[in-house]
Amino acid sequence: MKIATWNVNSIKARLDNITDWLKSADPDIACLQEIKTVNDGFPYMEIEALGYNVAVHGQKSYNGVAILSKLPFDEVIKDLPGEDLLDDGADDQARYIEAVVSGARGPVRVASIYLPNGNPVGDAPDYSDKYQYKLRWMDRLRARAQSLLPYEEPLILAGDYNVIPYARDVHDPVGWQGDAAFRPETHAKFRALLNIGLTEAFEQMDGREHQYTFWDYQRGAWQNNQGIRIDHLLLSPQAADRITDFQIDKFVRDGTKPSDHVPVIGTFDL
DNA sequence: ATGGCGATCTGCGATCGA
Repeated sequence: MKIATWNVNSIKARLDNITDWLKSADPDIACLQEIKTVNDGFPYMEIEALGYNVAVHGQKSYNGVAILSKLPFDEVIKDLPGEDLLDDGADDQARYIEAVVSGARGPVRVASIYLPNGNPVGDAPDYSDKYQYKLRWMDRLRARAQSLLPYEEPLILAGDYNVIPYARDVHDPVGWQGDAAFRPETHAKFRALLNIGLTEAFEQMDGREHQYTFWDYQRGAWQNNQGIRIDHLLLSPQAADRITDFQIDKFVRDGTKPSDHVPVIGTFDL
């Protein structure tokens, strides 16, 4: 079972890139982030025509996440518990959607995650509202993951974490050290998430330096390979024990009108 | 030091991303 994550930076602007990639990569499940549309604006017809069921948690202009799956959804859950609930009970930022499908050996749980960027950071010790929101969101994600681990299911938390785990995951560690994606507080929250018992698929399967998943549109970042690795697959033990392959589809960044992120794919014996 | 690129909105430039 191929399970992918990709921050597409608008599903409407990227529809041709996405359908081309789905046809060639042929993932069973694709977690998308930054679809930048309300649910009604999602191109259901074009995606369903490729054989996918679609679960969408959209939002106007910003954010928005989705899960595409060739297997039918047994369950779909939107938003993390914790805060920012509106009157209708929904989060005011659409950044999390989780689904369960039935694999050959039983249930497989997958989440599509768009973790807040958090910049600008502001000044210590209070920091900006945006950075505090990021750190709180990481706490909420950890709490959700911790509540799921007792199910002992294959669990894949896939998404744009806006976290650069290590210095080897960024072209210019010194230049990025104050960034919300690379600060000590961010690293501490990311470690806390891993330390409940999750494995980062890249670290288990690859671990090389400079394997980036994002290159800025500006300053020739792609041409100069000035990237960062911020898109991750975090795995429960039951998923980590079943992963057989891991790849970053870097070639997608060379296409016409590309997203600034590229797809990350794990293959699982599930 | 410096947001230089790209998407969205109902705009006639602003805001946001990372």
